[in-house]
Amino acid sequence: MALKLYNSLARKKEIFEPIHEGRVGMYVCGPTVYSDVHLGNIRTFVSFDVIYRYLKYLGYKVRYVRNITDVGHLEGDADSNAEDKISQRARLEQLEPMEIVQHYMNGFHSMMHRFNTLDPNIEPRATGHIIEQIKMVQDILDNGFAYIENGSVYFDTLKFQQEKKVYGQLSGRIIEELMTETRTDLKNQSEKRHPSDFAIWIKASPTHLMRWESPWSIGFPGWHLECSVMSTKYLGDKFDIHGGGNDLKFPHHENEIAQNIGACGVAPAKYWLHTNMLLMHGKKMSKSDGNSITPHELFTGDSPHVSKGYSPMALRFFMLQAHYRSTLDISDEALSAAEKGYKKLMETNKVLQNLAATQWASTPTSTDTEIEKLMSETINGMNDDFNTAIAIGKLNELSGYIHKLANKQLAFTEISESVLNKLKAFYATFITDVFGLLSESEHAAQEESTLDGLMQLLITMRQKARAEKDWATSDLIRDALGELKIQVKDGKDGTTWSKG
RNA sequence: GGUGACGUGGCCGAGUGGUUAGGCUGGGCUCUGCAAAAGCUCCUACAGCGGUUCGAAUCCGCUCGUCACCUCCA
Repeated sequence: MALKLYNSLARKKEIFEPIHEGRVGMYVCGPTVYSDVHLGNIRTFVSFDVIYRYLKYLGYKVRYVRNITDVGHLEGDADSNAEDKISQRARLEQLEPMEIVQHYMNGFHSMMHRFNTLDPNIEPRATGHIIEQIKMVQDILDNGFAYIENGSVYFDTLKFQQEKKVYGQLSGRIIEELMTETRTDLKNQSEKRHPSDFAIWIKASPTHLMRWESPWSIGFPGWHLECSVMSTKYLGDKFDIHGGGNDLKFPHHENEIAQNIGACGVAPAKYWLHTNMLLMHGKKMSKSDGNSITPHELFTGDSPHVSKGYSPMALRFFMLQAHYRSTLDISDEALSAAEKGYKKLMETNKVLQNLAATQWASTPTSTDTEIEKLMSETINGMNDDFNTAIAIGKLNELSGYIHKLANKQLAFTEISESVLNKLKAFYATFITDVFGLLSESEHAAQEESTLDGLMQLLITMRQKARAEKDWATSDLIRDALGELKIQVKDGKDGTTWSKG
């Protein structure tokens, strides 16, 4: 069964056929680093991480590009009075904009690593591509799809639509309706010829911190421009997959397509993938309206929304239990269920890897057939638009066989050695390489407390032995711990211990 | 107001015409010194109304409800 994916552009599932055989170019819109990454972003990047991992699993050579937006993302409406999010933050905190960027970018990276997402192959930053962005603005102007107004440059959506007929194709917007937009809160856009036009170069106000020289003004690039420039710079004018959150479909991605076509006549991506939103209490989790919980609060449990802390891996598993195009509602109950499911899956894998026998079925059995079937159904699930929920369900069905073998409820003579070995490799690969789930070592804090408890127990037992002058037992404990590089220290105020 | 999506059992969440999704929770059984784990098993479904069909959670229509986008957001 071939890989199918849901292409937002076509609004249906399509068979995936890369532009260049064996290779995939994938671009995903990354975060704007003006504040701490929140859980909704994480869901999107975890989703694309699994997509990236699965494409690699299928044998594709993938170039994964995910940008860092460090300029151009405006607070409020895109007229000349609007302020760049990062610039604004820098002013408020009295820091260099690049200090803001560095700080939140570092935080983003460390959070991504806690969720065990793979780094993209290229992580370009908008401020590193100002020259290319200016060139694209010029190309769009040269092609007649933009106009200059008071030092700012605007994309002419009406002209673009008249000539290319594709504006609104991705998002389903109808340009005539955008033209007659009557909402009163959108009326302060006097420099634009049409309400649907958007800025591609913005003249900086005197107080604006981030500014570059250009043929039109000292200013900064529009937000949509960076993705058009950086995706095609690293992946070519036409590449395979462009991804991002659902909420970027319009205007961001629609405008991106317009810019690329406006500049070089080619739509950038063959397949557009959009992840759905993470909800809390049935509503979109969103920083701006306070309906959100930070990853840190989830880890520690320090939030009225949860009864306890959840590990990054439990959260990752929670996200994988739903399909990436479905909304996912976060709740304490659901997280708790996911945590248990995650632990069980990891434990099952451990049990599986430890299975060993001396006698096997000599000919293929019905168990072999069932197991082979479940493995291929796992793959089919993933091939059906990366349906991780199905894949997890199938792995769980396989777990029945694994535990029965472990408990001797199913004899090893009912299974072929080759099938079990295949299952071992398959299970481990899926959990680790495709789903990106780490084992318990991720729960470092929990292990710490377990170790602590064990040590207290040993010390108590040793003290009992010492009280009874049972020096053999006492020394056995101390020496054995020494072998494990744990030092036992008998002081005046009792016994302490240390590692290493 | 425009556009789109969704409504599945106690909870989460797959599933687009006929077959058990799966996880968590609850009941029963097996195993077990006790407990845990594990296995087996049971219970509660497809928002409502109508239509198409031999047959619908799945297709069509209507009603009700929820959400998203249209403005920064993954």
